[in-house]
Amino acid sequence: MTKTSPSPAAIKAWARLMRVSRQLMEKVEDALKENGLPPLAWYDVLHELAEAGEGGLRPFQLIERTLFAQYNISRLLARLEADGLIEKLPVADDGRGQTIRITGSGRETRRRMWAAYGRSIAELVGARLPVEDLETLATLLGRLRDPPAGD
Amino acid sequence: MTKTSPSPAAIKAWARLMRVSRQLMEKVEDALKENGLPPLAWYDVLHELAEAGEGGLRPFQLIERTLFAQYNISRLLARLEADGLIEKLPVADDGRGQTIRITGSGRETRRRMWAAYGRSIAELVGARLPVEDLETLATLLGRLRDPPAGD
DNA sequence: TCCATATCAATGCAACTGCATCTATATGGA
DNA sequence: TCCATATAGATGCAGTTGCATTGATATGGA
Repeated sequence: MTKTSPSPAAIKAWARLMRVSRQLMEKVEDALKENGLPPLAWYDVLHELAEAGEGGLRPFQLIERTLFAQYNISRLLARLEADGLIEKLPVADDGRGQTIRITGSGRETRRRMWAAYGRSIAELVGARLPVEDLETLATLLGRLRDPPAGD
Repeated sequence: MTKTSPSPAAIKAWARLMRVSRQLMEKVEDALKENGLPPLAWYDVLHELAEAGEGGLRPFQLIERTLFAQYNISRLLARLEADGLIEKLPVADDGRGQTIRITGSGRETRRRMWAAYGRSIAELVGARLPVEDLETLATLLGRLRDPPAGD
């Protein structure tokens, strides 16, 4: 028999989690907008692609690494390509697929985004909790992940 | 001089916060959909209105209590009204305004939503951390709120 | 080889969001 | 009283998301 009614502590943690994450996300989006930069979603993709290096990534790999839906990635990549931040290359051994590679312009945009994004994280998170508490927070959040294992 | 570059601990906490909150939110939305229920946003409003009781709330009060933008509340209320879950009443002493009151049908929908929503919270949050950790989590998240005071 | 099924990615359509603006009423001061 | 300004809420429009489906290639078995 599974428990179906949440404890007050669970409800409170949930409510805080929802509220704080939305609030902080909004602040970051605002900071990016103020600096004339693209939305946060672009950063996530550019970040993954930058880490992947010259080999690039397949769209389905981006879906695995980020939390975007397939159609979302498809259109996001179309926008990034239109802006010259990525390029789509055909894949030799799979005619259905493509490899996505970040361009120089893409790296530059990512860098400028990080200037605003990183500053926001420092102010909104880093400056509000000591390192020890930040680590505790990360650990506790980690236990809520799905699947509840790995890093 | 303000620090502009976030610590690794801050980055990790931030990343977890974003990822976990999105993941959990999505799971809750899925659970609601599977039960043929409206999206989470509707719950937030119905919840506030149910707590407010017969006196109802003005739209701007809903904006204060939730994190919705003005235009968002305006249209959300239109949908809720179209579904008969709320009613809009004129305000005696302010011709610009209206009072929003939840209907019986609204309370019933809220109740059915809570059955799925509460179960999700119990499974996704309550079952994954002991009460003490849930309280710690809520406290730490509370320090990230804006403004960083009050409850 | 041929076909059924699976996988990769794109897209039509309806709903929703964000932004800016608009209408209507309220309020305070000249 | 009259007007400038402020506040409450709605809305047009463009961009984005979610859902379902489609087009295209791959793969494995008969």
